Amino acid sequence: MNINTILKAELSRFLSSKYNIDFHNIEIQLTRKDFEGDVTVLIFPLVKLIKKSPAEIGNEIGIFLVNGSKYVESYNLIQGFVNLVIDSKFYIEFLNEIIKIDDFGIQNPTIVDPFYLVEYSSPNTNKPLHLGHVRNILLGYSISKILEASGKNVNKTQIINDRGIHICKSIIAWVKYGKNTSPKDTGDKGDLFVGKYYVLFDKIYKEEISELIKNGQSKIEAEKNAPIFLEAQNLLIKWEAGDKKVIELWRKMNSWVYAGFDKTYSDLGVNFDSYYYESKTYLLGKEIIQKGLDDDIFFKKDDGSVWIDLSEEGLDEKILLRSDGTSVYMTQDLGTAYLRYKDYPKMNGVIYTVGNEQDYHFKVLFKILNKLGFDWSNQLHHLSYGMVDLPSGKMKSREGTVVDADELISEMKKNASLLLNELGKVDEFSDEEKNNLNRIIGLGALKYFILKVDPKKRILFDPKESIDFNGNTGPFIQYTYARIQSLINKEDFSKSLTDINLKINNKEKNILKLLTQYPLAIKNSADNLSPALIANYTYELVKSFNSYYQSTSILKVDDNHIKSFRLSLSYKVGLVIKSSMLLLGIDVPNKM
RNA sequence: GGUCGCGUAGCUCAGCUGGAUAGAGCAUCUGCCUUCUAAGCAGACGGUCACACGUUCGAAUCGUGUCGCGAUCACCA
Repeated sequence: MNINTILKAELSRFLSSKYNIDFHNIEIQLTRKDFEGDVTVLIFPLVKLIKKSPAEIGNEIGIFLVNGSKYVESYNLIQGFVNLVIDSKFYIEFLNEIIKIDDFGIQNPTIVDPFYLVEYSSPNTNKPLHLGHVRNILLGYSISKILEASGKNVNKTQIINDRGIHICKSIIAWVKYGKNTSPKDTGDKGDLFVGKYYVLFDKIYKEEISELIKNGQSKIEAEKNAPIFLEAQNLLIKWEAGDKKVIELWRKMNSWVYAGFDKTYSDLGVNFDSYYYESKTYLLGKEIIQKGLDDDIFFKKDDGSVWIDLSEEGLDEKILLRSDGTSVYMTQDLGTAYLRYKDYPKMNGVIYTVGNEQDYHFKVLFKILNKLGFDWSNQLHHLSYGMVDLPSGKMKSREGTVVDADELISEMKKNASLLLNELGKVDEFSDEEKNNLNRIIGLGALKYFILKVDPKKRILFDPKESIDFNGNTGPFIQYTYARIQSLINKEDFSKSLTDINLKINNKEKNILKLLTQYPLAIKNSADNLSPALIANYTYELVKSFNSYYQSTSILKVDDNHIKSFRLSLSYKVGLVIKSSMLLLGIDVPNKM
């Protein structure tokens, strides 16, 4: 039930009966705060169709609606805008309707609904996750939830980059300097443990290079000839040849890393439904390359490398297979996409959550699949997001300016804990309750901070200034939710229907207006693949409720009808807050 | 240089498919805790929506160009 839809239908009928015009795109929007009214009909588009002045048309519409529509109480005309005052009745009916629906606004997908694969995280297995991954993970997870809430089936997946020279570097450093130790011995998290050896590799590599340069080699020669680098390369060759010992070693180190990742994912409150491993898919693309060659879509250069010419599309020539026949990044991605459609033939789309530095890559990837004639190629979406920058610029692992995900999470919990103690909110909490609340608040602040901004924009993150807990933040929303819960717990609240003739004040009406928009907010968020939309919607709702909370006594009213209405309204706002925060992957506390 | 993205208040960001006098938070200032949780509320201050031209009844929003920032254009992933 949506007032815009109702009014649109009535106005269409008006236009066709009075003017014999078939027009359905009448624009109706919320009235600006400074004017009297709730919704506004725009006249301008009609001026051309009906040859009358905006004022004349406006009055006709206004009079028609006041007389003919059940919910329009009065109207006023300002320039080309007909502002309509909507009767409280409408909003109370609306509340009475949604009070019965626990998951109002959420469309639960069924078997026949569309099916999407959402890929996110997709890390390398040689070092721990950092802030950049955190943005990726939060975005991907949230989008999955939002798509589900808009009636789609979702499979959350990732492609794990578990093979290649990078992991060999960690392995070789461990073999040389850390053999017989494991994360268990050192107490390190597995990914951190392996990451340390990656850093160690780099250190030794650099030392060896400068040593060689001292002995008269050029920099380029030295980079190729450094002993530890040769060892890593050798390891990769053995790996590709399937050397049992190497494979076993590789498995062991990767399993440490996975255990570490799993801990971080669980700390972040995210999960996956399926996994793809590059080690299993990296050879797959070659079949596709052959098909492209057979169909003359690709071409072979004299040295044996395979290319595609996309210059007609305004792109470049792109390599698809090296001259030695080994696969490149693009080869793998072609293979993976193909494999996924083989695994899920009825899929309606894939969403790749990958940073915008790879915009070009995905453009090319989709184009190639299209040229190859896969009809699903137009169902692929690159959910591109901006980098997370530090005040000093880009995060660089070599310069040690990377913000580690685990450190960040524990930092956020610590800050939450400090603040909660300071405010005296947790004096009567048990330790377990305290820890839980620290986690909810700390992570809420972090997640909301990242998700509230448009994915395609860059984020500036200053580690020195911790993320805010006041204003437009996760904790503010969580705080409001906790207040509502305490209201409801104080009274013996039951979901009763409100008397339709009850008069409601403007703040109550505002809140109800916002509630009517909730399903639309979810839809917009899903259509635009942007959690920011739902985040901003939630903030609006919370602000509006807080203002109400502060100015109106919700519990201290003599009239039981009014009290029950106010409680119902608060209760429903609480549910919507909780449900939309869940779409962002943010938990909400019952008390704080 | 080519391509793509971004540019809104001192800072961080909203502004949906063009609509009325441009919206929040932070920061600064003024009020409000003896009454449902002050992480709050009410208010003040703060803008040439990078710039120019165009499209039209109307442009922060659409188009073109310019400037600034970023990304990308590898037999790396």
